Amino acid sequence: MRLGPDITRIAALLGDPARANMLSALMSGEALTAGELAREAGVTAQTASSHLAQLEAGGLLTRRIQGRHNYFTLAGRDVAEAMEHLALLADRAGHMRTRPGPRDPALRRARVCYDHLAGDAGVAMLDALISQGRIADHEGALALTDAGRAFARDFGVCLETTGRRPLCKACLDWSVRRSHLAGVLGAGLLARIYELGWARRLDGTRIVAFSAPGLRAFEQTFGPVPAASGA
Amino acid sequence: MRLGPDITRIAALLGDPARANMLSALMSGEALTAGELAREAGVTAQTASSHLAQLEAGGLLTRRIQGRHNYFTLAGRDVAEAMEHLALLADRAGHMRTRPGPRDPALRRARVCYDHLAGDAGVAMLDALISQGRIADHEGALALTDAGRAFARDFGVCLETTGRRPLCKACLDWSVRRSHLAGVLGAGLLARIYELGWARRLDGTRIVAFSAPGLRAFEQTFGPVPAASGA
DNA sequence: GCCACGCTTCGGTCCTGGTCGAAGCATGGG
DNA sequence: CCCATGCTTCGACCAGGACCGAAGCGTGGC
Repeated sequence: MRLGPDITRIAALLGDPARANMLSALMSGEALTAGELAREAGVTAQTASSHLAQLEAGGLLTRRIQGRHNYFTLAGRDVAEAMEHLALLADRAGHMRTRPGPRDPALRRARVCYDHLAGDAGVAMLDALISQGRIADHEGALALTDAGRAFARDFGVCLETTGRRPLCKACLDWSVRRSHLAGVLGAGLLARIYELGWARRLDGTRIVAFSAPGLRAFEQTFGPVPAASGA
Repeated sequence: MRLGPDITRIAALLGDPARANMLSALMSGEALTAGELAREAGVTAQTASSHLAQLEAGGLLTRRIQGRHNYFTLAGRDVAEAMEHLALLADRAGHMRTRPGPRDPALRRARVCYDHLAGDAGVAMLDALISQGRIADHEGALALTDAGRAFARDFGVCLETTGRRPLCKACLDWSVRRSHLAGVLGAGLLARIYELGWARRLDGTRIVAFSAPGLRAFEQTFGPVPAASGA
C-alpha cells in the first residue's frame, strides 16, 4: 500500500507549532504579511520566511507580493476545511493548545470558520434555519427551501452560485460537535452580519464578537444562543 | 491566537511516513495486528509498537487485545475523513508517494474510502444515482428520493439510520476531485457489491477489484465507468 | 543617492524524535 | 514445564529540521 497521494508532506507541514499558528491566524480569511505571521507564530523573521516558503511549496498558502510586503492567504477553502477536521479530532482527544484561557469560551461561542460562522452561534443559526423551514434537512443533507431563498433575499444575501460551491453545506463544528452552516449561504450570512454591525471580528483572532444590540437582533432572527458548549 | 484545539499533535502524528502507512493500511476498515502494521510500514516491531502507542494516545486508533494479538482499527470515520481531506490537498499539490506505479491506476479506478466506494467507479455511481432520479442534488446537498429509497430496498440495502450518520453524504474524491457517495447508503451499496460478488478488495490495499461479470452488472445498473481519471 | 524597511539566503548550533538491538513479559501450544 | 510467538520497554545512536545571527537584496521614502 504505497499508493496514492503522500499525506505525510501536508501533515508534517501542519505538525509544526510555528506553521500551525501561522495557518490558524490565516483561518480568519484575511491576508497577512510575513512579518505579522512571524509575530503571530512567535519566531524571528528568518525562521518565518523558511516556514512560509515550505507552506507555499506545499500548496497550502498563496503569496502575493505588493511592494516590499509579502501577503499570504490560505490557498483555498479546502485548506481551512482540512484544518477544521483535524481540530475536531484534536478536540475529541482533549489536545488543547494550552490550559483553556479566558478567551477560549469566546472562541467556542462564536468564531469565523474561514468565511462563515461557527461555534455556538453558528450551530444555533443552522438549527433555527431548519426549524423555521428555511433549510430542509434530509438526513444530514442540507437544501435551501423556497422560503429560505426568500429569507436570504430579504436579509440581503446574494446567492449567485458562482463556481461549483454548494449553496448550503453542513460543516462539522469542533467545539459543539454538531453541524453549522457553510457554503455560499453560510458565507453570505456572515458577511451580512458584519455589514449590519451585529458583530465584528476581533483583530488577530478568529473570535466573532457580537455587540449587545447585535446579539439581540441575531437572537430575534435566529433564536437564543445557548451559553455553554465547553465540557 | 493561541486558542482552540491543538492541531499540531494530530498533524504531527500523521506527518510521519511509518505512522501514515499504518493508518493508510487501516483505511480499508479492517482490523490489523501490530505485526502486520509493522510490516506494512516497513519498520521493526519495536518501532511499530512505539508508533501505535502514540496513535492510540492521540485518539486516532483503537486497540483491542485478543489473546496475544493486538488488533488495531481506526478510531472512527472522522479519522478516515480527515485523511481523505489531506489526500486531496496532497494530490492537488502533486505530492505522490512515489512515482505513480502500475497499481496506482487501479487505486484511482475503484477503491474503498473506509466503508464506501471511491474513485472513478464511486463517482460514476453517484452520477448515475442522480441522473436516475434516485438521489436529488440540491446544489451540492444530497437527498434520497422516494425512487431511491425503493431502489435501495430492491438492491438489498438496509437503511436503518442508526446513530446520527446521514443517509447520503457527498465525499470529495481526491483522485477525481468530484464527489462520490458516502453515508449509510454509500456504505450499504458497497457492502452489497461485495455480497453480490461483483467485486472484492485486494488484500493489503484499498483497491476494489471488479470481476468481469461483476463490472458488467455494475455498469448495467449504474452506467459505464470512465476509463481515465489520472492526469 | 542614501537610508530605512521587509524579507530572504546562508551558515552554524541544538535538540526533538525516529530507529533498532537486546532484554523483559505476557499468552498459547506441546 | 519449557519453548515459540507477539508485543512492549529500555537504552543508545543518529539524522532531520527548527532556530537564530549575520549578511544580502530588493522596494520605497526622502
